[in-house]
Amino acid sequence: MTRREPRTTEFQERVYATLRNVPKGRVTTYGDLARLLGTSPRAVGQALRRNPYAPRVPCHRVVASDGGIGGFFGARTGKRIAEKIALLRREGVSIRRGRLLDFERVRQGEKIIK
DNA sequence: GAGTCATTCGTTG
DNA sequence: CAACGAATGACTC
Repeated sequence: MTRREPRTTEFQERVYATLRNVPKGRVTTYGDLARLLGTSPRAVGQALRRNPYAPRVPCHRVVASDGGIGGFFGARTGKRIAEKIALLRREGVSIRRGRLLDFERVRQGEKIIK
């Protein structure tokens, strides 16, 4: 209840814009986004974590640089990751044990921007 | 394979 | 204004 305004910062806007450039069935990593945005992967995660555009920003399309599902809300507290995996799987991404099998195959890289 | 350090953004006190 | 936390990444042992 302390939050009333999403306060979308320019930085976040950039992250969402980049993520928005990631087509369905494809994923990207925090590191790549960070590099594209010229910041650190942590900052990207922070921006995604806030995600004022919940379903509009496919945070589930963002995974760790090692091909892991990475974090995701409640990744360490709950097991909501299952939904993320289910979604990615539905897009054509194979996931096994919380890890992307075709990670390199669906990975976008650093040419998405814009 | 596991553990630790480094970097940046956001939020709250 | 200052301090802590966090969806990571990379290096080293």
